[in-house]
Amino acid sequence: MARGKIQIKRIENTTNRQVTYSKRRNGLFKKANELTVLCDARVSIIMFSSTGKLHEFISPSTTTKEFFDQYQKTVGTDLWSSHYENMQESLKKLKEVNRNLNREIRQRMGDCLNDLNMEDLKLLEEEMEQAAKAVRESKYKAITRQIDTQRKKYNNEKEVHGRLIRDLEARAEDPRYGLIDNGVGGGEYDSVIGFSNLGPRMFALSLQPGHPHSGTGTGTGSDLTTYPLLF
Amino acid sequence: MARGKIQIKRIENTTNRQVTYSKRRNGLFKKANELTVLCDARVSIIMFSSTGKLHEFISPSTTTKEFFDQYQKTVGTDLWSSHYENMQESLKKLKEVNRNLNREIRQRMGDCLNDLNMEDLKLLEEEMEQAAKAVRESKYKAITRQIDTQRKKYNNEKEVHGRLIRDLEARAEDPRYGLIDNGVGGGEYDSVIGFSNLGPRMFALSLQPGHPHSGTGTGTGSDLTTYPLLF
DNA sequence: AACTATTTATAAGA
DNA sequence: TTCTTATAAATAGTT
Repeated sequence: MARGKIQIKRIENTTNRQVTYSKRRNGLFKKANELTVLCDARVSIIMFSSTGKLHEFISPSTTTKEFFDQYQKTVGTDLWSSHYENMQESLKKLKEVNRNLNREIRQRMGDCLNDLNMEDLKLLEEEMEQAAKAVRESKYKAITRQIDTQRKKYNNEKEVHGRLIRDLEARAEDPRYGLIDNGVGGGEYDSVIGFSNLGPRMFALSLQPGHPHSGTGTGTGSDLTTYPLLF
Repeated sequence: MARGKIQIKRIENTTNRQVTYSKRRNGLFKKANELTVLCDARVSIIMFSSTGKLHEFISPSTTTKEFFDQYQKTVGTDLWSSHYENMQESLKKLKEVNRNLNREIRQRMGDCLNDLNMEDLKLLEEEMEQAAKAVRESKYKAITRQIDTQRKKYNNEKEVHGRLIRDLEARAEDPRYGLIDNGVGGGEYDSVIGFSNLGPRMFALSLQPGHPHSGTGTGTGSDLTTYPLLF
């Protein structure tokens, strides 16, 4: 509009485009302000540049929130007040559902039974007997599993034990090795049975220095021969 | 801006003000559109005239809702997006709570017990036994109440019965009355006992015409003497 | 950021 | 309202 007419189409030169954006933005805001004053109107302008930058004009004597609210009220419940209302509806329903669930749980825990009539109580009793049976069965299954696991652990330890004994016997016939007494007598190995709480254990033999052992060591360079539990 | 400079202050002449509003609004929207095209920007203008009329400009390729959303995102959670987010948060939490409640109920109904370890199962079993006891007790209480109510009903009927018999006997000695046989023999009144399902009953005597009875009638003008059940 | 030749917007009148 | 038009304002291109 000066020094030459321009066509209204995207300005390709980026710098130019940004300069024009800035200038015209100011022009627009100025016009908006004049309109506000001259005509006693309220104007809200929100703009995003091509780079995503936000610029805003709002008539004095208003806030953007008021503008939004009034806009929605005027347009109707179109945009997102419906979202809002839907959410509120969902919230209300969920709360109700929750309340009912809570009540049911309390009843299944033996509270708040006064609201129920005899029919309800009879049904509840039957259901709970059924359920209690299921719980008991599950518990028995769990116990069985646990016992099974313990048995496996025990068998493993026994296996390790057996290897330990063989090792000890082999060494007892070899004069190069000195036996370290771990406080476990030779005849008592079998005493580690039953369902005592058996954590992973290591049995260790100290080797005489200068005679590296070629067994199933962990290879950490320690002087211990370890027998990890196998599952 | 033509035919004379004007001062930027409220136009007092109403017509003039409205004309200017209309003209300048068009100018503003035109400028906004040019800005949109030239600078690849997005612009939203919302205006309310002094009379409350709404006018809106929005760049093509956008909706006002998107504008609002983006505006709120850019500005931060200031306006009432915070409401929205709070609601969303509440909703999420409620749903989670709901899920847990549902799971608990299912467990108390004997389903989904695989997630529980033996400790949980043991606790659950104990709780359920406790609860089942409470349910049973409540049921017994309900039964007792019901029996009590029946007994009261029975006593009432008996009372009514008694009055009926006395009435009958009185009338038997009065030659003005004729007795209507209801099919209930005189010696069988006591047979209405036990827990049979006794609804409210009426015992009726037909009066001879022209001799209104002064007893405890319902006063509806009918020819029946009624004995309502008393509680 | 300032300048300015031009275009554009528009106030007032018809 | 719309058109006209004299004039104020806005601004594209340049410095």
